[in-house]
Amino acid sequence: MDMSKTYSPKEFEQRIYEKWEQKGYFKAKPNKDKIPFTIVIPPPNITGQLHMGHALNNSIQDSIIRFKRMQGYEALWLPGTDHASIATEVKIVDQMKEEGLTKEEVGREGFLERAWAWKEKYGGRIVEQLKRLGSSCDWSRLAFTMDEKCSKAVKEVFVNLYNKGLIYQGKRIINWCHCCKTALSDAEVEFEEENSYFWHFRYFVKDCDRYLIIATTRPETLLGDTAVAVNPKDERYKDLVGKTLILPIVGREIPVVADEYVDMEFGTGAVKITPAHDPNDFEVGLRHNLEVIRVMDDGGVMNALAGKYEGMSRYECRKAIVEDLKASGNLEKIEPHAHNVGHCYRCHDTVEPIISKQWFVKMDTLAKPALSAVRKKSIKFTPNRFTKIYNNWMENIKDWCISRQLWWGHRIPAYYCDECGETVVSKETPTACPKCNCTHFKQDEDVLDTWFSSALWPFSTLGFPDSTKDLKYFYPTDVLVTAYDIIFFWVARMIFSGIEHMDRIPFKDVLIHGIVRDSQGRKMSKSLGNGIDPIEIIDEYGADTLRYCLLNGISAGSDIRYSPEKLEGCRNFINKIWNASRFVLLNCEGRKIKTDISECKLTAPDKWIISKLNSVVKDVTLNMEKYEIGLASAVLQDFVWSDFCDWYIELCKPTLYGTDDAKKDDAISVLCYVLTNMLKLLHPFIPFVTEEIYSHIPKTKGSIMVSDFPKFNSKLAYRKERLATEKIMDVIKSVRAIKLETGAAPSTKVDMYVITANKKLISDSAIYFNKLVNVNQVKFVESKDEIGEKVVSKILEGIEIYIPLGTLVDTEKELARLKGELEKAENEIKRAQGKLSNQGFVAKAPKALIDGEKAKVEKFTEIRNKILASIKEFEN
RNA sequence: GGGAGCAUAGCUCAGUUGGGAGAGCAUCUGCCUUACAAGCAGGGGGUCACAGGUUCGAGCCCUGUUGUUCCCACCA
Repeated sequence: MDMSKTYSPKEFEQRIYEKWEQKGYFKAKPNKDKIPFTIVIPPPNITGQLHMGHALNNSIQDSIIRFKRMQGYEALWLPGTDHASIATEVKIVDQMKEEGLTKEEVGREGFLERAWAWKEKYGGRIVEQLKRLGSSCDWSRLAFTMDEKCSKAVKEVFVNLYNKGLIYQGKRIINWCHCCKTALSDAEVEFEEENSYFWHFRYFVKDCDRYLIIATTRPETLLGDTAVAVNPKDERYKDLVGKTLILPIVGREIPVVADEYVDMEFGTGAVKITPAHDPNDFEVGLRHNLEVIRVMDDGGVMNALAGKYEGMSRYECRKAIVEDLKASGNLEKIEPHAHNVGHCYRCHDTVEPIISKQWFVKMDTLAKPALSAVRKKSIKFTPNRFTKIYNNWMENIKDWCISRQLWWGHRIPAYYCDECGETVVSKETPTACPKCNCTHFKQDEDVLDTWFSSALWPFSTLGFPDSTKDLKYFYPTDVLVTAYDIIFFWVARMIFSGIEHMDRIPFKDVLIHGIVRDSQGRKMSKSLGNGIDPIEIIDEYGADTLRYCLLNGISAGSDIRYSPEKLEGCRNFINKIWNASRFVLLNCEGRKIKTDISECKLTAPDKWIISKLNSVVKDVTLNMEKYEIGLASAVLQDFVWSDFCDWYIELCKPTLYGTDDAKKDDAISVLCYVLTNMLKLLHPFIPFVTEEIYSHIPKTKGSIMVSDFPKFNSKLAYRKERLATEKIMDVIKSVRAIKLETGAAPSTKVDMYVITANKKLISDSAIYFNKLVNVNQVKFVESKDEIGEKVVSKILEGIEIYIPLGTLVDTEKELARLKGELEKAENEIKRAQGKLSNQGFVAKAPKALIDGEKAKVEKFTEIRNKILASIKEFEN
């Protein structure tokens, strides 16, 4: 026994992880004798370091993969990192800013060099951090969304989709981030309510004094107006439809058009139409064949078409326009107005809808099978409510803008002929133009949305487009574990991509978890400064404590709160396991330990704990298979702490501290058996400490992480012994209660008089009463009269306990106590009789339930009568 | 505008085929009992948000109300 006296994870966590890695336990390879179980990691961004969200996400995945590995699956957890195109680029630009450099100054190549250097530096950091957490990933397969494998897959997919007509280039309204100078997909825009103004302007009718009042939240777009729209049913404006207006300041003539899109109730019912700067206006423009005038450049600066405002920022221009309109008398009024404004999800700058030529994925044909896969339950969301969220998104999906005006990412495999400008989409640089035979091409400058490559993750990492052994064996993967915030970005796109390119769903289950909040329920964020660094927690408390803290009691889809108190509670639990194990191991010394407990002579408590353990095996297994990790760990914790530590170990002590060597050998053998199995059950949650303890248990071989997960055995019910042991426990509790209630010290030695028909049960257990609650002697009597002393009593079903406590017995107090007990018993009888006198209940309730109620009446009637007798006696 | 979640002990939360309300923390009482005071033995504390309904029986199912959090849409 060389376990240290206190639980100090620092002493073994790193050593154990290294051993696991060295032994190759994390590695998985196609094995036809085993069933595969695959998880692909949600690749963390190379920009980041481990935060609580990662810690939760990966603790869950690790607990599942370890469980499956022990169950005998060929378990692959495939790790990797994401290049995170825009997020990384933003960071690198910031970094360069500190050096006084811009992207343009370093140039594309110089920039990419920096980006790769960043990847080398920080991509590795997060991997190391995942290892600290205990993640049992197959690191030999570590992937990166921009490595050769993934790049090959990206090109393959792009070309295929293009050839099928599912990728196209077009001039559309997209979301433009002026700060990042790139297009964004709809999913990448976050809306937030902002207090702003509703500016009301007058647009005069040509050659006339009449004017229309329009209301806008973006005055600067006035410069790009090419119409004013009203609702065709709007009586106020009916006569103006078809008339011409003079656009203020600019002086351009624009028509009044009628369009259903206009809401008569909102604003003034007249809408300025700026097709180049608003998605709805763009649609209106198409319907009415309006000119598209874009007045802003890519950096949010007004362009030449903005006339005298050229060179102003959009906000300067806004101010100037309002001033000018005011000066010319065209400003009707300014109203405060709160409205939602889109922001870039990476730099949080205001996003503008703007017309731009971009690449798009056509979504309708891809969405259909992705919807039906979920509808047919080939893919199941846990919890199920996320199905609806997914469906809703997929049903209303618009084409996906995939081109980004960035440098860090997969460059779009489209080439333009130098001569004729023909577009050629191909995996390699084309050799000759199909139209003019020219041999010079320029590749498209843009890169792909970072989510384009992550969408392929479940198969690109396994070898796609090649038909590799890995791909055949491990695909489709089994469960995808992720937080709800990337269902649209990632999960949905993997689903349609997997179906389209692999012709098979990418995973069967999607396990959604929540986010980790602080103790006040707030989101952890940099700006609030309330983030907790998981690595610091691991340093102080160990990875097991952190993992357990994140896993215990969680339920799918729900957020969890992190609090230091909770963490301490978890540390205490692991400490408890540590100490209980030390107890067992200390008592192993010099003993003959039988690994096959069927060779042992089992006591009733032995059978009780074995049967309890067996039930726990069932519960843990069932819950883990349903991904109910929080329930599985809660069941286990209750077993470990209450059943094993508080009861079973205590019940073993009399034997272990006794003199019968054979009994001691058997007792310690059962303890080792239960401990070993318990550790195996705990291993998926707290891998380090279970491995460490396991290595100290005599006769265990190898590593717990590759041992067999315990299996439920229906033969181990031991119903009789289970009930008997619980009876013994009830007696022990009764004696404790008597001492506490009478104020007798727990150490007071007492005699215990018992009236019971089951003398054997009590006499066989005398040693437990003696050692656990200081009962000197158990004396059987037939009637209370035989005792002849003042006693305190507890009446159990079939057992009456009387304890003489001499002067400690306070008549008044005892009487009050007895009356309290009497009331309880009577209430029970009343309740049961009430049910039984209910016609409906007797007629319709299941028989077992009715019998149960009848038994209750009998039991409590007996108890009541005994208590009544005691009361009577005291009153005399 | 549409949708979803949550509302259970002082706090944080469990509680699915509907059959007598649970845990941890906190609190109070008693214990340094030879694994563990990061502990042990006990106690108190809940009209399960509110109002109806279904049922012999509802924390659980249905309807509505209130409060709260979130997601989607983006009415200029």
